[in-house]
Amino acid sequence: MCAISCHAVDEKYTFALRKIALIGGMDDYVAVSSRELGETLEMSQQSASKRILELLDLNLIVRDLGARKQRIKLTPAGIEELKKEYNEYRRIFELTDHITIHGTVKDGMGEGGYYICQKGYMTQFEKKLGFQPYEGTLNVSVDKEDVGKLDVIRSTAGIAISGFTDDGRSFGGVIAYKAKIRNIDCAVVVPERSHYVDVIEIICQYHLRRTLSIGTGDRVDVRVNI
Amino acid sequence: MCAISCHAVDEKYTFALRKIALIGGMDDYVAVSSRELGETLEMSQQSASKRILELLDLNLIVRDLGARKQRIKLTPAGIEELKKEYNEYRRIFELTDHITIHGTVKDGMGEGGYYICQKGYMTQFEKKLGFQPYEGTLNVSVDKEDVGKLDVIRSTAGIAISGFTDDGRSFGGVIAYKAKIRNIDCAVVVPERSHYVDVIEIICQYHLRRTLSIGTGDRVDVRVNI
DNA sequence: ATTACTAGTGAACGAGTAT
DNA sequence: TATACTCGTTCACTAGTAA
Repeated sequence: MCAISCHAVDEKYTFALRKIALIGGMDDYVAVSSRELGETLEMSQQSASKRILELLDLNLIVRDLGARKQRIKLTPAGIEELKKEYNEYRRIFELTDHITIHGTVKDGMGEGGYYICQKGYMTQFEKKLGFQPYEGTLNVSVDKEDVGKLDVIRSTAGIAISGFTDDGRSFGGVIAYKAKIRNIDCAVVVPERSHYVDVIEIICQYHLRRTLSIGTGDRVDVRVNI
Repeated sequence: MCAISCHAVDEKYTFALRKIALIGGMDDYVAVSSRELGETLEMSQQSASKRILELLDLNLIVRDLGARKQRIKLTPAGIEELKKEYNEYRRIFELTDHITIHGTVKDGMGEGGYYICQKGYMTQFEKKLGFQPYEGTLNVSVDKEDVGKLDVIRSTAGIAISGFTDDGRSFGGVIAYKAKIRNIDCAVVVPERSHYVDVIEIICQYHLRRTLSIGTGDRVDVRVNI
C-alpha cells in the first residue's frame, strides 16, 4: 500500500498542503511568500517558513527559490496525501449506501471481458453474487468528473473473487461490487491490482445491451452498493 | 455567515471530528472509549479524553456519558465544520472550470419564477449575462447526491444581481451562475439569502422545454461554470 | 473497566535578527 | 524587500494516578 512510509502524515502538514492547493499549487508552481502563507495558515512568517522547509523535507512540495519570491508546487506524494483526506470526506458525506457512477456505454467487449469470462471467475461469481453472469461484460466509460468515485468504491471491501491458474496461465484476483443499472442487478468488476482506469466492466445475469436497449454512446447511471 | 465565532476551528479539532464521523458519529451516537479514540487519533488515552472535553466545550459534539462507555455524536455545528473542509477539497479536486448538476425537470414555474421575471431583475440579466431571458424559469429538482454541489457553487463568486424595490415591494438580490444545458447557454439563479434548496431555477434566452423537447420528469445535466 | 485530574516534559511557536 | 536562523516562552502532550 505504501512504498516508503506507512505512518500517516501529520494533520498540520495536510492542512498546509490543502491551503497551498487552494491557491493553485496543484497544477503548477504558485508564487507565495512565507508571510502570505503565514497569513493563510494563521501563523507567523517564521513558522510558515519552517513549515515550508518541513514540507520540502517530507517531499510533499517542491520549491523554486527565485531571487524575489519563492514558488512552490505540490509533489505527486503531496497530492496523494490530500486525496486520502478527500476520500475520507467522501465516505462521510457522499456515502449513504451507494455511489452513482455516470458514464457512457463503450464499444465492444474489452480486453477485460475475455478474462472475466474465464470459468475460474464465473463459478465464483455465481456463488458469491447470486446470479449466473451472461458471458460478456458491458464496458462503461466513466465521466471524467466521476473517475474519483472509483477510488472511493475501491476503498470499500467489495466481494473478493480469488485468482487462479488455468492451463499454465495465471489469472489475478478481482473484486466485485454489487450494483444496479436501471434497477437491474449487476456487478462492477475490477482487477485487484491496477489503478487509475476510467472504464468499468459490468457483469449481469442478462445481456444488458439487449435487455435495456442500450448501445455504444448511450449514457448510463451505475448505482454501486458499498 | 457565522453567528457566534468567526475564527476557523483549529485543525486538530476538525481532525478529531473527521475521525469520529468516520466511525459513525454523524448520524447517531457512537460508543467509543477515550482509549479507542486515542488509537485512531494516534495519541494517548489521556489526550483523547481531553480532546473530547474540548470538543464538548466548543459544542462540536454531544456526549451520553453512560455507566460503561461514553457515546458521542457530532452536533450540527460539528457537521458544518466538516462540510467546510469537504467543500475545500471539492474545490481542489472536482473543479476544473465547471460542475455538472444532475437532476429532473420539475413541474411548472415555481414561486421563484414569478420573482425572477420582474423587470428589475430582467434588465440586469440582459446586461450582465449577455442574453435577454425568456420570461419563465426551468425548475430542476437536483438529485439528492448532487445537492452538496450547490454549496460549492455558492462558495464561488457568480454574477451578482442587485435587489430593488418596485411598487413598495422589495426584491432581494440574487446570484446568477452561467451554465449550459445540452450546449445551450443559460444561467442558474439563486437567491442571495436562503440555503439548503434542492431545486434550481434556470433562465435562458429560449424556452428550454420547447427548444430541447424536454418535459416534467425528464433527466437533465446542468453544467455550471465556476 | 472506565474517565479525567495533576504534574512534568518536550515540541511548536513567535520575536529578534542575520543574510 | 525576501528567507531562515537562534532563543525564550508557552502550551499541548504523556505518565502517573484518583475516582
